[in-house]
Amino acid sequence: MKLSTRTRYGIRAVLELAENHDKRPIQLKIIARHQGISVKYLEQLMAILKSSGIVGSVRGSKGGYVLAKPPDQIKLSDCFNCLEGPVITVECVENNDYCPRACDCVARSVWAEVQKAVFAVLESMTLQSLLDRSKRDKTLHYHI
Amino acid sequence: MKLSTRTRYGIRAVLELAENHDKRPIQLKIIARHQGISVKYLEQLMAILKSSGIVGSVRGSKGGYVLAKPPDQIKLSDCFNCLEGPVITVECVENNDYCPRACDCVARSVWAEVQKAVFAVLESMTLQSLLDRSKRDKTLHYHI
DNA sequence: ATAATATACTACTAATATAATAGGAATACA
DNA sequence: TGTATTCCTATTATATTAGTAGTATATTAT
Repeated sequence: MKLSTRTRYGIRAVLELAENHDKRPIQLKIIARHQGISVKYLEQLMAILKSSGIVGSVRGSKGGYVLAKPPDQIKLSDCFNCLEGPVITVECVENNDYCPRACDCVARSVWAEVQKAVFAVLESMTLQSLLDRSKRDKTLHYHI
Repeated sequence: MKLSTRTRYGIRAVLELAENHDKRPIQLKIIARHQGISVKYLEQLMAILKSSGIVGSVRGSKGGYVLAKPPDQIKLSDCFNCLEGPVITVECVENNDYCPRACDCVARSVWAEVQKAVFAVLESMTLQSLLDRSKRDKTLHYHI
Protein backbone atom coordinates (compact mmCIF):
# COMPACT_ATOMS: atom_id res chain seq x y z
CA MET A 1 0.00 0.00 0.00
CA LYS A 2 2.13 2.71 -1.37
CA LEU A 3 1.07 6.16 -2.40
CA SER A 4 1.57 7.02 -6.06
CA THR A 5 3.76 9.95 -7.01
CA ARG A 6 0.69 11.20 -8.82
CA THR A 7 -1.02 11.80 -5.51
CA ARG A 8 2.06 13.05 -3.71
CA TYR A 9 3.01 15.55 -6.38
CA GLY A 10 -0.57 16.56 -6.99
CA ILE A 11 -1.29 17.34 -3.38
CA ARG A 12 1.93 19.25 -2.97
CA ALA A 13 0.92 21.25 -6.01
CA VAL A 14 -2.50 22.21 -4.67
CA LEU A 15 -0.91 23.13 -1.37
CA GLU A 16 1.33 25.48 -3.25
CA LEU A 17 -1.68 26.97 -4.99
CA ALA A 18 -3.38 27.31 -1.63
CA GLU A 19 -0.48 29.35 -0.30
CA ASN A 20 -0.98 31.76 -3.16
CA HIS A 21 -4.72 31.74 -3.29
CA ASP A 22 -5.19 35.49 -3.17
CA LYS A 23 -2.50 36.17 -5.77
CA ARG A 24 -2.22 35.83 -9.53
CA PRO A 25 -2.27 32.44 -11.24
CA ILE A 26 0.80 30.32 -10.64
CA GLN A 27 2.59 28.77 -13.59
CA LEU A 28 3.38 25.10 -13.65
CA LYS A 29 7.03 25.76 -14.33
CA ILE A 30 7.23 27.46 -10.94
CA ILE A 31 5.66 24.55 -9.11
CA ALA A 32 7.63 22.03 -11.12
CA ARG A 33 10.85 23.77 -10.18
CA HIS A 34 9.95 23.82 -6.51
CA GLN A 35 8.98 20.17 -6.47
CA GLY A 36 11.74 19.02 -8.74
CA ILE A 37 9.51 17.33 -11.29
CA SER A 38 8.84 17.83 -14.99
CA VAL A 39 6.32 20.37 -16.20
CA LYS A 40 4.93 17.82 -18.62
CA TYR A 41 4.11 15.32 -15.93
CA LEU A 42 2.63 17.98 -13.70
CA GLU A 43 0.40 19.08 -16.56
CA GLN A 44 -1.30 15.71 -16.51
CA LEU A 45 -1.87 15.80 -12.80
CA MET A 46 -3.36 19.27 -13.03
CA ALA A 47 -5.69 18.09 -15.78
CA ILE A 48 -7.10 15.54 -13.35
CA LEU A 49 -7.48 18.11 -10.61
CA LYS A 50 -9.11 20.52 -13.01
CA SER A 51 -11.66 18.06 -14.31
CA SER A 52 -12.60 17.38 -10.71
CA GLY A 53 -13.26 21.04 -10.10
CA ILE A 54 -10.47 21.50 -7.61
CA VAL A 55 -8.33 23.90 -9.61
CA GLY A 56 -9.01 26.34 -12.41
CA SER A 57 -6.67 27.63 -15.06
CA VAL A 58 -5.89 30.67 -17.14
CA ARG A 59 -4.42 30.03 -20.55
CA GLY A 60 -1.86 31.98 -22.46
CA SER A 61 0.95 34.19 -21.42
CA LYS A 62 0.83 35.21 -17.76
CA GLY A 63 -1.63 32.41 -17.30
CA GLY A 64 -1.38 29.58 -14.79
CA TYR A 65 -3.40 27.74 -12.19
CA VAL A 66 -5.50 28.79 -9.25
CA LEU A 67 -7.67 27.00 -6.74
CA ALA A 68 -11.25 26.78 -7.94
CA LYS A 69 -12.54 27.34 -4.40
CA PRO A 70 -11.20 28.94 -1.23
CA PRO A 71 -8.74 26.62 0.55
CA ASP A 72 -11.05 26.09 3.50
CA GLN A 73 -13.60 24.56 1.16
CA ILE A 74 -11.31 21.95 -0.34
CA LYS A 75 -10.99 18.79 1.66
CA LEU A 76 -7.97 16.61 1.30
CA SER A 77 -10.26 13.69 0.67
CA ASP A 78 -11.43 15.41 -2.51
CA CYS A 79 -7.89 15.74 -3.82
CA PHE A 80 -6.96 12.24 -2.81
CA ASN A 81 -10.02 10.76 -4.41
CA CYS A 82 -9.46 12.20 -7.83
CA LEU A 83 -5.70 11.60 -7.89
CA GLU A 84 -5.35 8.23 -6.24
CA GLY A 85 -8.83 6.92 -6.80
CA PRO A 86 -11.29 5.83 -4.14
CA VAL A 87 -9.66 5.15 -0.78
CA ILE A 88 -8.65 1.46 -0.54
CA THR A 89 -10.57 -0.28 -3.21
CA VAL A 90 -11.59 -3.70 -2.29
CA GLU A 91 -14.37 -4.14 -4.79
CA CYS A 92 -16.58 -5.97 -2.34
CA VAL A 93 -16.68 -3.12 0.17
CA GLU A 94 -18.46 -0.75 -2.17
CA ASN A 95 -20.26 -3.26 -4.27
CA ASN A 96 -22.39 -5.75 -2.38
CA ASP A 97 -22.99 -7.87 -5.43
CA TYR A 98 -19.31 -8.42 -6.11
CA CYS A 99 -19.02 -11.48 -3.87
CA PRO A 100 -21.79 -13.82 -2.79
CA ARG A 101 -20.31 -14.18 0.67
CA ALA A 102 -20.01 -10.44 1.24
CA CYS A 103 -22.67 -10.19 3.90
CA ASP A 104 -20.84 -12.37 6.36
CA CYS A 105 -17.22 -12.03 5.26
CA VAL A 106 -14.97 -10.98 8.12
CA ALA A 107 -12.15 -9.91 5.86
CA ARG A 108 -14.47 -7.52 4.13
CA SER A 109 -15.41 -5.89 7.41
CA VAL A 110 -11.72 -5.32 8.09
CA TRP A 111 -11.18 -3.46 4.85
CA ALA A 112 -14.33 -1.47 5.38
CA GLU A 113 -13.02 -0.32 8.73
CA VAL A 114 -9.59 0.59 7.39
CA GLN A 115 -11.18 2.48 4.57
CA LYS A 116 -13.35 4.39 6.99
CA ALA A 117 -10.37 5.34 9.12
CA VAL A 118 -8.35 6.68 6.20
CA PHE A 119 -11.27 8.59 4.85
CA ALA A 120 -11.99 10.14 8.24
CA VAL A 121 -8.47 11.53 8.45
CA LEU A 122 -8.52 12.94 4.94
CA GLU A 123 -11.96 14.39 5.32
CA SER A 124 -11.03 16.18 8.51
CA MET A 125 -8.37 18.21 6.71
CA THR A 126 -8.82 21.13 4.38
CA LEU A 127 -6.09 22.90 2.48
CA GLN A 128 -6.61 25.84 4.82
CA SER A 129 -6.20 23.78 7.95
CA LEU A 130 -2.96 22.45 6.59
CA LEU A 131 -1.68 25.92 5.83
CA ASP A 132 -2.50 26.92 9.37
CA ARG A 133 -0.72 23.92 10.69
CA SER A 134 2.31 24.67 8.60
CA LYS A 135 2.41 28.26 9.80
CA ARG A 136 2.07 27.20 13.42
CA ASP A 137 4.86 24.63 13.05
CA LYS A 138 7.19 27.16 11.52
CA THR A 139 6.50 29.63 14.32
CA LEU A 140 7.27 26.93 16.81
CA HIS A 141 10.60 26.35 15.15
CA TYR A 142 11.66 29.94 15.63
CA HIS A 143 11.07 29.61 19.34
CA ILE A 144 13.10 26.49 19.80
CA MET B 1 -4.56 2.81 -3.00
CA LYS B 2 -5.75 -0.62 -3.75
CA LEU B 3 -5.12 -3.76 -1.80
CA SER B 4 -3.19 -6.50 -3.58
CA THR B 5 -4.73 -9.92 -4.01
CA ARG B 6 -1.67 -11.16 -2.20
CA THR B 7 -2.89 -9.52 0.97
CA ARG B 8 -6.54 -10.34 0.46
CA TYR B 9 -5.97 -14.01 -0.26
CA GLY B 10 -3.31 -14.29 2.41
CA ILE B 11 -5.46 -12.89 5.14
CA ARG B 12 -8.43 -14.99 4.16
CA ALA B 13 -6.14 -17.99 4.34
CA VAL B 14 -4.89 -17.26 7.84
CA LEU B 15 -8.46 -16.67 8.93
CA GLU B 16 -9.29 -20.12 7.68
CA LEU B 17 -6.37 -21.53 9.61
CA ALA B 18 -7.57 -19.65 12.68
CA GLU B 19 -10.96 -21.31 12.43
CA ASN B 20 -9.22 -24.66 12.58
CA HIS B 21 -6.54 -23.82 15.05
CA ASP B 22 -7.20 -26.72 17.40
CA LYS B 23 -7.46 -29.26 14.59
CA ARG B 24 -4.99 -31.02 12.32
CA PRO B 25 -2.97 -29.13 9.69
CA ILE B 26 -5.02 -27.80 6.79
CA GLN B 27 -3.86 -28.51 3.25
CA LEU B 28 -3.52 -25.72 0.74
CA LYS B 29 -5.75 -27.50 -1.72
CA ILE B 30 -8.60 -27.16 0.77
CA ILE B 31 -8.06 -23.44 1.24
CA ALA B 32 -7.46 -22.89 -2.45
CA ARG B 33 -10.73 -24.59 -3.27
CA HIS B 34 -12.63 -22.50 -0.74
CA GLN B 35 -11.13 -19.25 -1.95
CA GLY B 36 -11.20 -20.15 -5.61
CA ILE B 37 -7.51 -19.57 -6.27
CA SER B 38 -4.63 -21.74 -7.43
CA VAL B 39 -2.67 -23.89 -5.00
CA LYS B 40 0.56 -22.74 -6.59
CA TYR B 41 -0.12 -19.09 -5.99
CA LEU B 42 -1.26 -19.75 -2.46
CA GLU B 43 1.99 -21.62 -1.81
CA GLN B 44 3.91 -18.45 -2.40
CA LEU B 45 1.76 -16.43 -0.08
CA MET B 46 2.11 -19.03 2.63
CA ALA B 47 5.87 -18.95 2.20
CA ILE B 48 5.80 -15.27 3.06
CA LEU B 49 3.59 -15.86 6.07
CA LYS B 50 5.78 -18.68 7.21
CA SER B 51 9.02 -16.76 7.01
CA SER B 52 7.38 -14.08 9.14
CA GLY B 53 6.54 -16.61 11.80
CA ILE B 54 2.80 -16.34 11.40
CA VAL B 55 2.12 -19.85 10.18
CA GLY B 56 3.92 -23.14 10.48
CA SER B 57 3.83 -26.14 8.21
CA VAL B 58 3.98 -29.88 8.22
CA ARG B 59 5.43 -31.52 5.14
CA GLY B 60 4.48 -34.73 3.49
CA SER B 61 1.31 -36.70 3.34
CA LYS B 62 -1.33 -35.53 5.81
CA GLY B 63 0.71 -32.39 6.18
CA GLY B 64 -0.50 -28.86 5.77
CA TYR B 65 -0.44 -25.51 7.49
CA VAL B 66 -1.24 -24.34 11.00
CA LEU B 67 -1.04 -21.05 12.82
CA ALA B 68 2.32 -20.65 14.55
CA LYS B 69 0.66 -18.95 17.51
CA PRO B 70 -2.81 -18.92 19.04
CA PRO B 71 -5.18 -16.69 17.08
CA ASP B 72 -5.46 -14.16 19.89
CA GLN B 73 -1.74 -13.52 19.62
CA ILE B 74 -1.68 -12.72 15.93
CA LYS B 75 -2.54 -9.16 15.09
CA LEU B 76 -3.86 -8.27 11.71
CA SER B 77 -1.14 -5.65 11.42
CA ASP B 78 1.42 -8.47 11.49
CA CYS B 79 -0.21 -10.26 8.58
CA PHE B 80 -0.71 -7.08 6.63
CA ASN B 81 2.84 -5.99 7.13
CA CYS B 82 4.43 -9.07 5.75
CA LEU B 83 2.03 -9.51 2.84
CA GLU B 84 1.45 -5.96 1.68
CA GLY B 85 4.54 -4.36 3.11
CA PRO B 86 4.70 -1.47 5.55
CA VAL B 87 1.43 0.43 5.80
CA ILE B 88 1.43 3.35 3.33
CA THR B 89 4.98 3.83 2.32
CA VAL B 90 5.86 7.38 1.78
CA GLU B 91 9.59 7.11 2.14
CA CYS B 92 9.86 10.42 3.96
CA VAL B 93 7.59 9.39 6.80
CA GLU B 94 9.86 6.64 8.03
CA ASN B 95 13.14 8.03 6.89
CA ASN B 96 13.89 11.57 7.99
CA ASP B 97 16.88 11.87 5.72
CA TYR B 98 14.90 11.10 2.59
CA CYS B 99 13.89 14.69 1.94
CA PRO B 100 15.62 17.82 3.17
CA ARG B 101 12.32 19.60 3.75
CA ALA B 102 10.86 16.75 5.78
CA CYS B 103 10.86 18.57 9.10
CA ASP B 104 8.41 21.21 7.98
CA CYS B 105 6.56 19.49 5.13
CA VAL B 106 2.81 19.60 5.62
CA ALA B 107 2.14 16.86 3.10
CA ARG B 108 4.38 14.54 5.04
CA SER B 109 2.40 15.14 8.21
CA VAL B 110 -0.76 14.15 6.36
CA TRP B 111 0.64 10.83 5.28
CA ALA B 112 1.99 10.21 8.73
CA GLU B 113 -1.47 10.68 10.17
CA VAL B 114 -3.15 8.44 7.60
CA GLN B 115 -0.56 5.79 8.21
CA LYS B 116 -1.16 5.98 11.93
CA ALA B 117 -4.90 5.62 11.47
CA VAL B 118 -4.61 2.53 9.29
CA PHE B 119 -2.12 0.95 11.59
CA ALA B 120 -4.29 1.61 14.62
CA VAL B 121 -7.20 -0.26 13.06
CA LEU B 122 -5.10 -3.23 12.02
CA GLU B 123 -3.32 -3.41 15.32
CA SER B 124 -6.56 -3.42 17.24
CA MET B 125 -7.65 -6.65 15.58
CA THR B 126 -6.45 -10.17 16.22
CA LEU B 127 -7.45 -13.26 14.31
CA GLN B 128 -9.37 -14.30 17.39
CA SER B 129 -11.30 -11.08 17.66
CA LEU B 130 -12.30 -11.46 14.04
CA LEU B 131 -13.49 -15.01 14.59
CA ASP B 132 -15.58 -13.79 17.49
CA ARG B 133 -17.01 -11.04 15.37
CA SER B 134 -17.84 -13.48 12.62
CA LYS B 135 -19.60 -15.81 15.04
CA ARG B 136 -21.57 -12.96 16.55
CA ASP B 137 -22.63 -11.71 13.14
CA LYS B 138 -23.81 -15.10 12.10
CA THR B 139 -25.83 -15.49 15.28
CA LEU B 140 -27.39 -12.13 14.64
CA HIS B 141 -28.43 -13.27 11.22
CA TYR B 142 -30.36 -16.20 12.63
CA HIS B 143 -32.34 -13.83 14.79
CA ILE B 144 -33.31 -11.51 12.00
C1' DA C 1 10.94 -50.38 0.12
C1' DT C 2 7.58 -48.00 -2.54
C1' DA C 3 3.76 -45.15 -3.78
C1' DA C 4 1.15 -41.32 -2.73
C1' DT C 5 0.65 -36.82 -0.89
C1' DA C 6 2.03 -32.51 0.52
C1' DT C 7 5.16 -28.66 1.20
C1' DA C 8 9.64 -26.13 -0.60
C1' DC C 9 12.12 -23.86 -3.87
C1' DT C 10 13.12 -21.45 -8.10
C1' DA C 11 12.35 -19.73 -12.51
C1' DC C 12 9.54 -17.89 -15.92
C1' DT C 13 5.58 -15.39 -18.20
C1' DA C 14 1.61 -12.41 -18.74
C1' DA C 15 -0.97 -8.63 -17.58
C1' DT C 16 -1.51 -4.22 -15.60
C1' DA C 17 -0.42 0.19 -13.69
C1' DT C 18 2.70 3.85 -12.92
C1' DA C 19 5.80 7.33 -14.31
C1' DA C 20 7.48 9.92 -17.52
C1' DT C 21 8.57 11.90 -22.18
C1' DA C 22 7.29 14.16 -26.50
C1' DG C 23 5.09 16.94 -30.03
C1' DG C 24 2.12 19.95 -31.47
C1' DA C 25 -2.54 22.74 -31.01
C1' DA C 26 -5.01 26.43 -28.91
C1' DT C 27 -5.15 30.72 -26.34
C1' DA C 28 -3.87 35.13 -24.43
C1' DC C 29 -0.95 38.94 -23.74
C1' DA C 30 2.38 42.64 -25.07
C1' DT D 1 3.55 39.04 -34.71
C1' DG D 2 6.04 36.61 -31.21
C1' DT D 3 6.23 34.64 -26.84
C1' DA D 4 4.43 32.23 -22.97
C1' DT D 5 1.39 29.34 -21.31
C1' DT D 6 -2.21 25.73 -20.90
C1' DC D 7 -4.42 21.75 -23.52
C1' DC D 8 -4.63 17.34 -25.74
C1' DT D 9 -3.02 12.91 -27.25
C1' DA D 10 0.21 9.40 -28.13
C1' DT D 11 4.10 6.80 -26.95
C1' DT D 12 7.64 4.61 -24.13
C1' DA D 13 9.96 2.82 -20.07
C1' DT D 14 9.80 0.70 -15.81
C1' DA D 15 8.03 -1.72 -11.99
C1' DT D 16 4.77 -4.51 -9.76
C1' DT D 17 1.39 -7.86 -9.47
C1' DA D 18 -0.57 -12.12 -10.53
C1' DG D 19 -0.17 -16.35 -11.90
C1' DT D 20 1.97 -20.76 -14.06
C1' DA D 21 5.25 -24.53 -14.16
C1' DG D 22 8.61 -27.89 -12.93
C1' DT D 23 11.29 -30.22 -9.83
C1' DA D 24 13.10 -31.33 -5.19
C1' DT D 25 12.24 -32.80 -0.56
C1' DA D 26 9.82 -34.69 3.36
C1' DT D 27 6.26 -37.66 5.57
C1' DT D 28 2.84 -41.08 5.88
C1' DA D 29 0.63 -45.38 4.74
C1' DT D 30 0.73 -49.77 2.76
